[in-house]
Amino acid sequence: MAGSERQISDSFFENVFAVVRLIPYGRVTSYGAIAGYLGSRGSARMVGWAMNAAHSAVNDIPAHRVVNRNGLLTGKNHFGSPLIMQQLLESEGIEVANDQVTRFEQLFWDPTMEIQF
DNA sequence: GGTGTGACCAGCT
DNA sequence: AAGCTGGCCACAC
Repeated sequence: MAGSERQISDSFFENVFAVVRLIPYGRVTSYGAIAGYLGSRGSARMVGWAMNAAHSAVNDIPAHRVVNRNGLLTGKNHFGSPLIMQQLLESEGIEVANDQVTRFEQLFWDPTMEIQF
């Protein structure tokens, strides 16, 4: 069936993965931004839930580039070790202080603004 | 098949 | 000003 809207995948989950994979190197985004891009602001929780499945996903999901609205590394505990997420971010040149991304607004990558159909 | 929870966000008290 | 509840959708028991 020809969908009028460009749906990347059949599942909300894979939609999240697609957006996260599109996050450029050295950039970060928030759960709410991804959820809002998909059309549901309140589905922000689902984005985090999808990240949980990202661990099982075969594809490399840069989940460390996804932080909460405050730029805080809320999901650091789900990387196996709470230090991995910060190290990955620092490895990309992103400064992290106190489990928080510095210059978050500068590094913030909004899919709604950057991705254009 | 209903209930609860979850890496969130925003509004109300 | 700060704390809490509601809301959203999907998965586990």
